[in-house]
Amino acid sequence: MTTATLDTPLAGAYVHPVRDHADADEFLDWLRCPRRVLAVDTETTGLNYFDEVRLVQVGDASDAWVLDPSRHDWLIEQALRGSRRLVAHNAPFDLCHLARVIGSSAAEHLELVEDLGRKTFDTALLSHLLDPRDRSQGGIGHALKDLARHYVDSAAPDGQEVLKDRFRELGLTMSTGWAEIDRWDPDYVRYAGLDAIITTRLFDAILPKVLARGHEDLVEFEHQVQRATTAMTVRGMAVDRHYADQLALELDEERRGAEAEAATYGVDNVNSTAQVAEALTARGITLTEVTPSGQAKVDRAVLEALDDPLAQAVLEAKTASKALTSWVTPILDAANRDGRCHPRIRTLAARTGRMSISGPPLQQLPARDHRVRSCLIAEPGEVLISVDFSQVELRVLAALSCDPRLMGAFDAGLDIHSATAATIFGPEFTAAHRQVAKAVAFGIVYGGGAATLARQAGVDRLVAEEAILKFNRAYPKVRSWSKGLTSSLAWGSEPFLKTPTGRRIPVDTGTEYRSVNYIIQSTARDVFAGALLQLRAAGLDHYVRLPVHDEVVCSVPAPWAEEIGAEIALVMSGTLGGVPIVADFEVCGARWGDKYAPKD
DNA sequence: ACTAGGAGCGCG
DNA sequence: AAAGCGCGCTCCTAGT
Repeated sequence: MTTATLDTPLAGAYVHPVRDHADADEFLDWLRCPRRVLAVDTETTGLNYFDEVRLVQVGDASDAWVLDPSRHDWLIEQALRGSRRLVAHNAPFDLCHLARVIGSSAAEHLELVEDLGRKTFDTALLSHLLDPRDRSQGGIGHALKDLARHYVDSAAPDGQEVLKDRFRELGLTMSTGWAEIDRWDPDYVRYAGLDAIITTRLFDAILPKVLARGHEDLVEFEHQVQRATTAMTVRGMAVDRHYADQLALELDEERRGAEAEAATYGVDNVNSTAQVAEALTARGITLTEVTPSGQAKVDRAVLEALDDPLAQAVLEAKTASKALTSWVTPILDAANRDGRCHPRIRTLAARTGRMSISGPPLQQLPARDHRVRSCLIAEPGEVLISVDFSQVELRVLAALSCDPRLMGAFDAGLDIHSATAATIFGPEFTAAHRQVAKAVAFGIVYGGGAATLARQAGVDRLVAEEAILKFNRAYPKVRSWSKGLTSSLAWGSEPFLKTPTGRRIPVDTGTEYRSVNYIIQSTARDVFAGALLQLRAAGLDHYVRLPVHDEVVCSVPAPWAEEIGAEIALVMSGTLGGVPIVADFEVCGARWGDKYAPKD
């Protein structure tokens, strides 16, 4: 007697729960049929690394089999190891969880994500190559449902919606439902299985599109990059929990003190901008800046400029609570199982292809206050080092624009901002001149104007205009190249850029000026991603703990820190379009924050 | 109870 | 002529 197959709202899609021996036999028969790819998906109690796997689904375009990992881990292992090709949507999540279903030690988990990863396609990567924008940016989005509706079937069911209703029926919520719903609830199983079927159909629909666009090399490249970062997730980064606990107490004290101070001025919630604005106004302060929606602006810059005790207290309270709620507490939560953070690393997150890290957001820890970074530590007997590209975006600008003077400066190994200052202001330039030169370069890279430059560099508007003019004269091809770039956008219904690696970046109409930044940022990202693969090829990737846009954070044996740092920097270095790309390393110490700590 | 958008803030 | 770019996350507020 086999368990009944479940019908689905999707035509020709059938879901088979695997509950008894007969089901398992049927599944094994099905598994023996040849198919190009096997789709895999998991249902878990939550989105965190150590959350429990409740169901594992494998399927093709018409059938999905839903398995209980606590009972049929051997079947799951057989299906995964026996398949030539796998496909998953956001594969790192599923592979990490599947590795923990099948493997029993951290070393085995690593080996499993490597072995399975080598034969896995990720539809989220393919989708990003076709259109990198998420829904809020006017794109299709990258959720399985969004993609299925766009590329497969406009009537594709929304499992999340159905399950939300089902949870409610059962007295559960979206936060408790995933962990508490009965494993064999028919709706839960039906939509779990359906996701594997939809993933297969999505893959079948978009791989040909990606290849037709000539992205074959990028497909391979991105999957390799993803494998490199998934290994980083599995290895994780060690946390000093005792130190972090202490820091949490310290920050909480700071927050409470500053909040009490703010309360004496009538502000009982420092996070309410409306309340802060009102209290400041009551003190006779006129707030001049406004937000896009017209409210009074009370951000850090505004408050600092006020030099007012209330503003001071609000700043202190917000800084402390931000550190606590955004970083220290999340780091402690993430590390509560094995003392390590295993963050999610999205290798293609931004429109430009830049990576993002979440859970916790380790790319965004404060650099000025070393205390938060100090929660993260090297392996026993090791030190953390950081190896970063020097001025990589400006080097990319030089390579893309082919400006002879800019290229020449990098080729000669000059300090680029000093070189620019010398050209603009003459050989007698001052430190302030260098600052202006640096700000102009940033303005070019970000597509800013004179007004922003004036504000950022703290100079007069006329001075800013003059500096930009002189920069353009110094590096004439930078200007001609950017003009050509923005005016030559592929026009059609959707204007887009093509980067040197062939990446396609949509540019919103009306914001064409962003093209320069997009292509520079995206190219720099690809240089960085390429460096990660170089490290892997050189057998140095096992040291790497995190990618941070233009820098890798590595844990290396303390006695060899200098040697390994130099080796990693060398492997990351190279050239782009004739411009040297240079990486430098710095030894932080046992704690990441040691690099930022005041020395005495 | 849950969602969406704005504001703010940390990083590169 | 003018336009600073890209993220993740938390808190607040208003709306359903």
